[in-house]
Amino acid sequence: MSIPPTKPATIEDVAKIAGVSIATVSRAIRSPEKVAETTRKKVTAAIARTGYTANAMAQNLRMQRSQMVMVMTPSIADPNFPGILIGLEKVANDRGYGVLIGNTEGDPQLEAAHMRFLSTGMADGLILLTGHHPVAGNPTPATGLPPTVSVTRPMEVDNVPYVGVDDVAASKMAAEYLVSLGHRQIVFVTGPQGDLVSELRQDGYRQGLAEYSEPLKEWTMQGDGTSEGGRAAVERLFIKDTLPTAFFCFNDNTAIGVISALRLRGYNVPEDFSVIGFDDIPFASHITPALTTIRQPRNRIGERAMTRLLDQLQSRQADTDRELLHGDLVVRESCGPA
Amino acid sequence: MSIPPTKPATIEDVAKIAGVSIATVSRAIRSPEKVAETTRKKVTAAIARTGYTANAMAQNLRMQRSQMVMVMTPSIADPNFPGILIGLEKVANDRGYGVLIGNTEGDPQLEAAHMRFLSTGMADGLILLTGHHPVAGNPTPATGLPPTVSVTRPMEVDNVPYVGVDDVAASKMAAEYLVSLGHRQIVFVTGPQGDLVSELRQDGYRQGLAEYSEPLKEWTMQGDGTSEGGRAAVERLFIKDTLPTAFFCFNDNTAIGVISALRLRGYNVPEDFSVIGFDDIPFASHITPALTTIRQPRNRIGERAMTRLLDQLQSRQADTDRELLHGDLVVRESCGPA
DNA sequence: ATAACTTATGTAAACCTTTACATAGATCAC
DNA sequence: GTGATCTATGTAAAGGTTTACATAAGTTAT
Repeated sequence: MSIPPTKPATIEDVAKIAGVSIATVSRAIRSPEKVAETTRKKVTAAIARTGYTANAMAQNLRMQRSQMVMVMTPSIADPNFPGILIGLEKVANDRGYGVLIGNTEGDPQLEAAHMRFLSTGMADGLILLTGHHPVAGNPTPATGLPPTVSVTRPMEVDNVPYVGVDDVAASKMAAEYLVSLGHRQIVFVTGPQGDLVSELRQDGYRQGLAEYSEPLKEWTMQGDGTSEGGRAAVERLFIKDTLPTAFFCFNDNTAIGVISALRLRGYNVPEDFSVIGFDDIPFASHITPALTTIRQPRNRIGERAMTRLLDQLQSRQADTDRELLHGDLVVRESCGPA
Repeated sequence: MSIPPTKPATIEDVAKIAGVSIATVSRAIRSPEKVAETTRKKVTAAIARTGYTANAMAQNLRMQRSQMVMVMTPSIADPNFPGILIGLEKVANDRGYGVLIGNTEGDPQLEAAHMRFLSTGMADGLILLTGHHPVAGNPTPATGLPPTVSVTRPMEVDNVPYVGVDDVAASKMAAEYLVSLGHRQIVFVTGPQGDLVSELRQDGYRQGLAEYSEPLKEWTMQGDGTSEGGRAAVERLFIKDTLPTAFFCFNDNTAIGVISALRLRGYNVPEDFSVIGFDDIPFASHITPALTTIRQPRNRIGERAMTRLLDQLQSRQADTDRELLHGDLVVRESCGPA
């Protein structure tokens, strides 16, 4: 099955075979109701015979669009990413759009490079997982930003539409769950310093504690979103003489680190300490003990984000809502009575 | 910072401001040595002033290319995928190409949809992680396949260039490692029935055993590449009265299932049984006991695959080599003396 | 039978580049 | 000083579509 050296058929080839003008061919494809039954059939036959597929570049040039969306993420390797991408990709494909990946690793240079790519018109819209606008004082003020939807982390300032889990409500639920198990000394292990999502989850934690009949002491340890950070937080904690009975971790990675540090010190989870995470990353159920956590509806988030982006693109009208999706408490084995 | 409603500048705007023809502007950008110093400066100034960026669609249409590569994968969620994608993306971006994601979930319909997308000319090349040619009797014989590189799983028949880990050699190394620890009863837990990669790894396992001074018995249990499959294999095994002392698992997921089933039965790993995996997925080091496994050089694989694809694209000449990368044995805690 | 619509098709412009070819001026050899 | 060569630029075609506008034929109303 070698590649035939013949150029792919163009609309002109089809027109010639069908004995009509190229305009008619185009119409037969795009708005069949405008062309007579018999002509339409001739065109269809000619298309079948030539194996014609419209050249996307020509279409896009003419129609001033690209049918492509760029997804800019700080980390492809983030365990939340694949689930979101699946949702994004699904609705994009359903609606005839392609998904372009732009990995930044937090590097402003790479961000800039992707923005330059964008400004060539190779993508009509942008899905941002970085939590901030990329251009920030960059050399393409001329073009401005294309329609954008922020995902996973709300933008700091702008009124960019947002889709993500309801971090506050879900965290509150997690905290209340720990309280309901009888825990009164609950540490919140944060994410990276200054991380907005970490602050939202901490807010939820705070609210969960505050609503107990007699308000509980807030107690925070600094983490960094990695299991290493969780481990380190536990080590620092053990220098003190009072200990909590439960850990509420910014994310599952942190929780994994916390659990591993506790077990290393000879403690059992959940017998000695309860640990709850956030995200429900794919491995949360595989660790020992299986992690109790909050599930982010990753696919849904991706689907909703892409839907709203494409709606914007197609209706050509802006949208600035923040859409918060419900996170579920997934009870496994890492939490027990105080 | 609202989006300015002005159309982006075209080459014509630049030409007008610089007082030259559009051809000269184009040359000033693409082959500066062909245009006089002074004119070049005028053009550069005009470009800066207008914020001009060439329209990619027009360029691509004219130059009959798209500067885009499609990556077709059966599963974005596969833990090996992100590492490979990072490598792919990196070299693609370095060389001015975009990376387009095509998720198939093994669905031929989706494969076909992506191939249709491809045949519109929206991508110049294809990176295949599916292990088989997608078109197989599909309705676009006209265009043929674009230049392709297969990754992770070699193609069954065709002479498609391939980049992946050397499954046989790496598996042999793993088997030899178990033998060197004194194990003589080693079960190989396979991947899905008929999976080519599983067969390669089994070959390596076989070779590793065969080269021991007195050849060891081959012993295989059917798995399916998931931890569930690993778990089930262990359960079936325990019905027999002879037991192995070590498990060589097709992949890390399987190994995780095996370990979890063993622990559930009250055994300790590595004291009672040794378990080795394959892939070194990100969580391999986080489970208890930390998994001894073979590391796939995922980033390198991605980088090499994309490099070779783009080389093909740019040199316009075919390439059919199979490139096998070295996998490393990563010793952690899940294997011990027999 | 004519005017006024309606329907089906064709013609040509537009989308924005790149590049082969033509041209004009400068430089060089003799 | 003439012809040849080289350099810098411009002109226009080409790449493959979509679509506004023009036109011709057919239909309906009168």
